[in-house]
Amino acid sequence: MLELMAKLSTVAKAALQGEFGDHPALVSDLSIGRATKREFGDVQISAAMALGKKLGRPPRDLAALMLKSVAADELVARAEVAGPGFVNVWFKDQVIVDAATSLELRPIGRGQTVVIDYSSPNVAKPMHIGHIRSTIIGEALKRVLRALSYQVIADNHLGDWGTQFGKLIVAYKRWLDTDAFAKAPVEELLRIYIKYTQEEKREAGEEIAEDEATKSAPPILQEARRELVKLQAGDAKNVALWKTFIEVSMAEFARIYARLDVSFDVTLGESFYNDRLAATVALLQEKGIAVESEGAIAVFFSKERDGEELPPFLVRKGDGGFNYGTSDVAAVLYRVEHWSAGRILIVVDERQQLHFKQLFATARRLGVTASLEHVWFGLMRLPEGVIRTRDGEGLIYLDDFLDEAERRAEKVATEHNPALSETERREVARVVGLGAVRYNDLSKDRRTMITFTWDKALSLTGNTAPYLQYAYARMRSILRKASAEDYAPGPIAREVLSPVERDLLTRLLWYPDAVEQVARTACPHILCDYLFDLASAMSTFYAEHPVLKAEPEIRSSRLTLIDRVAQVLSDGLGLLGIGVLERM
RNA sequence: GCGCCCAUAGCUCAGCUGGAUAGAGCGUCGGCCUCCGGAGCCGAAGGCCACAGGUUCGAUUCCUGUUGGGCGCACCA
Repeated sequence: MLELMAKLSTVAKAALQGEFGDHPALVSDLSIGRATKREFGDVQISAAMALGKKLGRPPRDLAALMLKSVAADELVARAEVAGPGFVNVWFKDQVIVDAATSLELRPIGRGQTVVIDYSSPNVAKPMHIGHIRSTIIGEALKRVLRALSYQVIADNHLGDWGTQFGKLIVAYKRWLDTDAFAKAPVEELLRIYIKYTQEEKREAGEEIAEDEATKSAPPILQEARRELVKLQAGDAKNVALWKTFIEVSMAEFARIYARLDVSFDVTLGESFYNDRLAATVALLQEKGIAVESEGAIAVFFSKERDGEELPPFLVRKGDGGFNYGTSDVAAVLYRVEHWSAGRILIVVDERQQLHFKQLFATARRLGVTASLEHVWFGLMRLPEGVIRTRDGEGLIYLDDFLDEAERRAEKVATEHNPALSETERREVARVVGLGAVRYNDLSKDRRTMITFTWDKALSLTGNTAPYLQYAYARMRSILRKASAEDYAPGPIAREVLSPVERDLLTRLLWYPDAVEQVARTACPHILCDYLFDLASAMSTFYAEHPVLKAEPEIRSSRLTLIDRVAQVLSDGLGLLGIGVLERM
């Protein structure tokens, strides 16, 4: 459809240029898009209204001018001027049929490298439902961009460095239960981390009670800072502990990623950039971008230079230590230099918008020209409030969540299809449960805040992944039966195309547009919407149109139609990381 | 105090770079299994698109303000 629209746009523009010559108003492309309603054709040109004033002619006159050329084009069956100046266009059936038969994604990303930074969990903390959005959105973007021939580097930017490790080392030395650690290491680390947090809070409370004025850091925090300094100085024992924390966490992450069918090309956590931090700060100072302030080193921004006023961005602390701003600058530079990334997507929740504005402004001053995008998403919260790992409140572990998703899917599968074998049922539970979880996150605009409830997150009816998977399974079922009867699919016969079938074919043609929109906007919900519409049209179709019992010519045509729709559905779901099933 | 984000049906959400009569799902009510899978299909009810201005041929969409909510604002990440 994109190619068809481009041709039409050229024809319509030529018609206007024939009348107005190279008028400045005609430099950019004409506004053309999908018809807002089916009775308005396949596509509509809405350029006349905008051009009316600039060209000094009533929009309907301009539309009439375009209509002449457009209607005469070989692709077009019919066209009309409508409303204030729309040109509604219907393509010839054969044009639609041909386009649907040769449908494929365009390799618009060829030769361009995109780095996607996503998931990025903190080491030594278990993955809970709050971590799932970045992981699932990032993975979908990776697949979509790859499908469009972009060279994609999926980078898991682990939180494996920083002050939390000082605290964790203190907690480890004081409270670790070695048996529990041997059995479930990450859970045990969380337990002692929570204990640490409580202890720090308690000591801070005492401090306030004694003397508000000379309040200083609680002793345990001072101890944690000492341990951190030792770790950063390369103290053998603390480094060994730190490595252990990473090791046990990585094993856990690997298991969950396998379960989620998520994979990365590289896992370069914050610690990877450690030995570049000093040089990065030095570079910033050298170029006069960062300056000393109150003992620390920071970047200052102004409206004139950076487009907007921002608070200062700290790249070195007063005690000489570095913070995550520093490693983020180093990461941007590394990605640009090492991979020649032209675009960097960082999938992190909305709370860090200010941080990334500062980071990107700093990178721009360093001469980075790559497109830097903070792909932010709305916070996931519980009805009771925000999820806080530190206090261990309201934590729902990802494993438990996925288990429950599978349990519910299995229950439904058993009710609806008792004929499934044990292994099939388990596979159905896995694919449907995981699909429901993914689709629930991806189908909303990523910027929408999600308040987690089990029933909403794991719904299996209506606009959900199981609905799409079900439509697919139904189509496969028909195709299997056809094959068993030796009914071969044939060319789509435009002579016998019903309006519903033509509509279905036309919807098929918008698939590449939906995928490219996701790539442009980093908003996967656009693809979800598209696929739901497609499946919905398909469901309507097979409820009303017999396939196997139709006349042979119609039957073979419909078999091909079903096959094409099933293919797009399965491909599209695959881009979202959602699987399909032959039976469910 | 400053800044970012959000406000659309009872609930959860779409609404494509401004376009014609604002759409889905859930829930509610009513139909559809002698017919390819009822996780489905068809239909009904349900809206001052938070409020007030502005921009223009046209605003749910863009701008300003107000109200209500979420979040952030140098030595945590």
